[in-house]
Amino acid sequence: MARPLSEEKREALLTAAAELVASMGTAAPTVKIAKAAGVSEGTLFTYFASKDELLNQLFLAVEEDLARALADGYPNQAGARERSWHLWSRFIDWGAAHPHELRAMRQLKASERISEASRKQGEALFRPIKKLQNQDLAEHVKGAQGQGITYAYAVLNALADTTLDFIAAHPKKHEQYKHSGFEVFWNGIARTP
Amino acid sequence: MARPLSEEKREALLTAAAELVASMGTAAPTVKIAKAAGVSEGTLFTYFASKDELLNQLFLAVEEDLARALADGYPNQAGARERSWHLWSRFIDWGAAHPHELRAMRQLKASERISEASRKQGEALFRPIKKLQNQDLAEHVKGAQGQGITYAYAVLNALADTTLDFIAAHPKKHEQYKHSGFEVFWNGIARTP
Amino acid sequence: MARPLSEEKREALLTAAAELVASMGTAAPTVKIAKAAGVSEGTLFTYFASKDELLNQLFLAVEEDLARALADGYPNQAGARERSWHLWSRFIDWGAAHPHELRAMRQLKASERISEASRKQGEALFRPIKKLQNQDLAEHVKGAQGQGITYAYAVLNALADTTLDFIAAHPKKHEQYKHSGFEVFWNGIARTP
Amino acid sequence: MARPLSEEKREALLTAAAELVASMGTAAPTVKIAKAAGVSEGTLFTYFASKDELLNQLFLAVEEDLARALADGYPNQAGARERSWHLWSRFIDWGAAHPHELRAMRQLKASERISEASRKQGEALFRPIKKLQNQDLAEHVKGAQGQGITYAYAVLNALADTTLDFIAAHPKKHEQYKHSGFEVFWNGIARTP
DNA sequence: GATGAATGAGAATTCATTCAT
DNA sequence: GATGAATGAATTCTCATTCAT
Repeated sequence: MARPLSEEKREALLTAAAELVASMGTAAPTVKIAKAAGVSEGTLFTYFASKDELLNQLFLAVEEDLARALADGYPNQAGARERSWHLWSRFIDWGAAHPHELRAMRQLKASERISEASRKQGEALFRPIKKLQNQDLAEHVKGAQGQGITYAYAVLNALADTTLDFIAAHPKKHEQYKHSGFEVFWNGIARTP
Repeated sequence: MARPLSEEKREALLTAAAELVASMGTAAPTVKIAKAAGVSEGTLFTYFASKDELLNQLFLAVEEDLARALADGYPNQAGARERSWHLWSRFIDWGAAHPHELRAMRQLKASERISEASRKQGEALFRPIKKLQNQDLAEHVKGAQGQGITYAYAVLNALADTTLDFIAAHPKKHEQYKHSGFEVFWNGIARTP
Repeated sequence: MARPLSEEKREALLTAAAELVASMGTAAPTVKIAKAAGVSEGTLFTYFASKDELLNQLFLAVEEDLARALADGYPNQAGARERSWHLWSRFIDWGAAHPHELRAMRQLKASERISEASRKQGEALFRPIKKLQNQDLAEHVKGAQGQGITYAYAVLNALADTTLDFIAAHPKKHEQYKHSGFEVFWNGIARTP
Repeated sequence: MARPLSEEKREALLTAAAELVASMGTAAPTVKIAKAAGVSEGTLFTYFASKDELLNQLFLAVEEDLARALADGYPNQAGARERSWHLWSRFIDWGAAHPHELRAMRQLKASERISEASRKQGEALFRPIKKLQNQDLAEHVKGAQGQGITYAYAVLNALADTTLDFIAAHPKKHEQYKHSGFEVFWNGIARTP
């Protein structure tokens, strides 16, 4: 058997892609990505059949990583607030620790190059988490029936993004912003203001 | 000057650019933009020296339009909540009425092609509005000192974006989402939950 | 109105393509074709949307030229032999005068890149000529019923190709080979040998 | 030499190459050929130093096979017509039985990738056959002196190709076309029509 | 010897920008 | 000023060939 496909190289390519897509968007050229990963352009195409496949795999890899980070250590026994705090806290910490992945994910979500199938797969990754939160927020959130929970979840995402932007600008205030952000979320969506 | 540049064509180009950037991102080709505006490819470059200039001008034009929409009819005499509601309401209505501009703006904000200078100019457009809100929120918002107000402002933006996504998906619930979104904002940033 | 598309350049491109396809087959690179035509590679694509379109148009242009050469001066009043001689003679003279077009046509016919539609169009160009020959050969050719005529026509083509190869190798014997070839054809397909 | 090169693999590669060159021309990629032969890409290059060598060897192998088919069972004692019929008949049967080889051979002949040396070698393979036919046709063919015989031989080839195309289209008429074709040849080249 | 991953030189095509008309 | 043809650099992807395993 010849040289096996190296998981290391695959990851290097995904990491390089995250970095470049974060800054240049999906227009980041494959040569640059390959060079940044320390391989030749041709090699990129032995790991990913096309640029679109690379982008879609990157999208899924990042979403998977985030989903894992959120789920990890989830305090099942705790109360709703504490559990929501867990999700929020993990999201913020993950985003601060993976700025390229975060920004790449945003770019990819907004891009036409991510297929419907990938989006569906991505959503599926977060379904368990959403389910947990569903229970958490059932009594806390306004209009928990109908779109309420989904909206609350979108709000959490939007607030996390905003909060992460502030943390990126002032890394020293990481904890402070993390707490403020959560307060906004928790109070904002509360049934009784 | 034999024939002056036609303001009409300039606007047609910006409108076409908004539409195409909204759907294709900054990769939208200049030919398509020109054709969509009903002019020839070359003409685009007599109105804008380069594609980057077009994008930057589009960015500023849209921000200006939004800033004007927010400021228009601002109820100076009213109380803090009512004035905040005004801003929120205008933002939501503007976004729902100008979906292309809204999405183009998001794409442009996330793109490397908008220069630092343009971003600064864009911010300047919103400075008066921020100042007004500054007063409004001074007593309402948590941590009004320090970054508090700026953060609140960013939160408003993020929530508005999220709310607009939901309105885009369910246009009939426009008013309902508009109100829910504001509640989240107002309660979220309140000093005392 | 800007510079109009130049028929001259279009023809230069087709001529260059004929030359290069003759020697390299359809693998002839577009850069080479463009350079040989004295234009830049980009220009090739303003005249032909794709390489395939260029090849198909070349195919049709050559077939059209040949069809015209065959039809031109056809002696309607003459007898079958004389009329057949006319077609043969024209074919040989055309092929000897347009060696690149001849060889390009052969390459293209054998290539997958010529669409079914182009082949149909090509055949249509020769339909009038075939019809004339149909009458000519009706009494002369063996098995004039059934596939007979079509086969005779294919034989004429094959013999012409062979004859042209010999003429290419010995241009001075042009007339001699032309006459021998026709004899082979005429005697070969004769009803009574 | 630990393991000798396997003749089996070499043949599998040539067979696969014939098939793919028949359908795709010389642009057929080496990976596809290797896979079709059931070996890995690298292996192809231990059997053939380069793609060009593979193509040239394929050309020679096919010509050799055809030459052998023509020579086999040649009726030395028979008359000129019968002996010519033998060659013709063998050619047609071989071509109908080996369509890939036939079409690959045509593609290769028209390609620049077959070296002058290979073409010479190919011709040499047919020299004995040509010599036999030389005698056969000496009195039958027109202009047997000079290029006459060579031309007659080329005519035989051209007619065989044409006939094989018709047989490919109507396999049931194999015998019928085979006979018609020979008539054309024999009568066509006859000294006295 | 066999395998198939790695390489990088092309290949076709797109596109911002220039410039003849 | 308006037009759109002309340009060539940049882009994605393919493929013959090499070489580590």
